[in-house]
Amino acid sequence: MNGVRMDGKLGARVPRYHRIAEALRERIGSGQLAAGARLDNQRKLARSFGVTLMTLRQALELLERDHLITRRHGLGTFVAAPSIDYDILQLRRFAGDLSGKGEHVATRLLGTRFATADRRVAVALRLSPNARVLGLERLRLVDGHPMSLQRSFLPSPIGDEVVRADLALTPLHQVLEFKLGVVITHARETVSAVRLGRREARDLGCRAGEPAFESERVSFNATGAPIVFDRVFIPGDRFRITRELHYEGASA
Amino acid sequence: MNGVRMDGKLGARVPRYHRIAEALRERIGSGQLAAGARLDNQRKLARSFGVTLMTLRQALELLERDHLITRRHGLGTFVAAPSIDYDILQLRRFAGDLSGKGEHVATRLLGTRFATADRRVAVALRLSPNARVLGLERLRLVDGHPMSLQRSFLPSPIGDEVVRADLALTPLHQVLEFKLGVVITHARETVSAVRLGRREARDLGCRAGEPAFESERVSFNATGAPIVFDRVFIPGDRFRITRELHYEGASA
DNA sequence: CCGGAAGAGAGTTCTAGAACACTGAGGTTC
DNA sequence: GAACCTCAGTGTTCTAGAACTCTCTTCCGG
Repeated sequence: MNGVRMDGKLGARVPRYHRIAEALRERIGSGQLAAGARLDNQRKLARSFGVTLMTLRQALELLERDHLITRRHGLGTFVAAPSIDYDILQLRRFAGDLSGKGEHVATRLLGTRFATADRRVAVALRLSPNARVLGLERLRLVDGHPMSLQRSFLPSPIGDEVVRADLALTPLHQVLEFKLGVVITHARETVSAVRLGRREARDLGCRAGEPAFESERVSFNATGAPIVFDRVFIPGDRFRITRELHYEGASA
Repeated sequence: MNGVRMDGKLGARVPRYHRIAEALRERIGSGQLAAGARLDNQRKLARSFGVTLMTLRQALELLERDHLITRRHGLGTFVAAPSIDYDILQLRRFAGDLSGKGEHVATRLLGTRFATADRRVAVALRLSPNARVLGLERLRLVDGHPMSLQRSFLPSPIGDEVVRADLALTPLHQVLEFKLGVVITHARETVSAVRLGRREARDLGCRAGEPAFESERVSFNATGAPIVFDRVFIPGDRFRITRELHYEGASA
């Protein structure tokens, strides 16, 4: 009875929070809200749409899932940078798969230490922000030349065990599997093009600002629990991604 | 608040709904809840976890996002078949690179002109150096914002036909297929990280020197003859490659 | 100059319902 | 028998807060 019947047309039957999301989507699409801009705070938005905070948050949920906005605790809600993810399943050869190409591949362990997770790491590993994680820094060398810089992060319970192993000798996945019984079954990797920072450049032996690939990978075990977060930098002049595409059914 | 680990800042602060999701995840992972089984109804579950319906639903939200459960209005909440998400990903076609993601994709033709092939183009298309090719320059817009700059080169016999079509309206592959009977069946693509040049940057509306992906693609017809050479620039802040990896046999 | 304390602003989690909407089953009517 | 009705069971949307956490800035004391 509480006047939910009052939506003009009965056929519409679209939840409020969908309509609110739609309205915001519009504002973003039209440029009225530019990329990077901060939205009004949630309470204000809720008031302006005449709904509860909870309802408004459901709308934001939808937008976040579509990567249209980013919410940052304590800071605000922002229009996301217009970047687009898409799955490339045909991708065959890639970063880690350098072996089997004849070159001699070596790994140098630069350091291990416990630290608090940064935002991306925490999210990827489903930890609370500032949770303690073990960080590993490794340099991959191909024929003696630095090829990629890899930073790995493990949740501290796992890290506690891992740090006791001799990572200079044993590959990380072997330590996980044989010492901890953790088997990585799948992973999700995201690659973007970035500018090398000073530190990364130094370790890789090139100049800061050089273009590079940055790959972020989350590895999961069979139950879907995230085990490792990897961030790899590869200077653009040292690496290429090659893939074969096949257009079977239709279209090109 | 059973904070086992963590020091100083105490980390155990995990929201109820995360813990509930975790508990359910466990029941599913352990087989206590088999695939296809129906869970208790939401109100009952909420009571059994000692939380509100809203809170319980947040937990289910998490699980649904991971494809661990399916909710069906009027029917109930079910443990999902364990392979669903992979199947869906496998079925996704490569499509027109970006379409099918909800965004509005448009193409603007910047220009067409005949020129002599540069070395890379000539090699890729198996032409003699300095052979004449048709060059097309196109800007891809996603939701009105420039996304990528694409330069395509076609051997001049094909180019002669193509240039007569209205490329501003008809996708290139359609022109090839329906006007020339040429069907692209596969392609080879190489992606590298580069710095944007001045011209590219201008067309894409960003600063020269910005890191970007450069993709070079050769497309072939069924007989293996190279038909098109594409070079695409995509600013690094606008694009990401994402892929799923599956480690069937072993190793990470 | 450094480091901690305090506070403002913003997002997050949770409560205790109430009303609504979808599905399938069983009965009723034609 | 087919079409319709009704109802129980279940998921969905929404309210009106209250309490909590996180981030950043500013200010104060050493």
